[in-house]
Amino acid sequence: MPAYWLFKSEPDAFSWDMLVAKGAKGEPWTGVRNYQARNNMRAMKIGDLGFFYHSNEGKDVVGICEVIGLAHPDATDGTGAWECVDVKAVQPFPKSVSLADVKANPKLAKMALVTSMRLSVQPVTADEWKEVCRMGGVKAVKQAPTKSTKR
DNA sequence: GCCAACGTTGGC
DNA sequence: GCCAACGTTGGC
Repeated sequence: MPAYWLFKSEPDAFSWDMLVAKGAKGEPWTGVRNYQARNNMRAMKIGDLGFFYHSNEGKDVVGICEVIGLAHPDATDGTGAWECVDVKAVQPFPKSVSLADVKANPKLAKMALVTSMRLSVQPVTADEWKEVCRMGGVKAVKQAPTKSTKR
């Protein structure tokens, strides 16, 4: 079973549409300069799924992406101390789920999006994942087949 | 644009 | 190793 995450980005810097435009080859999730966020990325495995959240503008979960490359040095960081994973877009939310929607749902009161607002890469529990998917009208995630987990 | 929250830095 | 100062993030 894949783990679940949430990736935050300002649409001005890197939007969902930009990730979609990258297609199957995806894009390195660069620019993270926070230890907790880096540790989360280090814990990711190929095939893990993540929400794509637009901060600042929109403030909503707009799509689902998939980890396609394990943590590796961030090319945008000269020191070599920071890392990034590679992600690709999987599918958009039929209906985006806003921060207000998340806050209004008691089931999501413990979500990192609410409790650790400023963390840019966050873990999401299976229950939270299901609930946000339900709110966004996501039926089933058509995940790319992964050799390791499939029988 | 403002400001609260929070992470990081640096003096001691 | 503590803690005040500072910078950044991100909601409003």
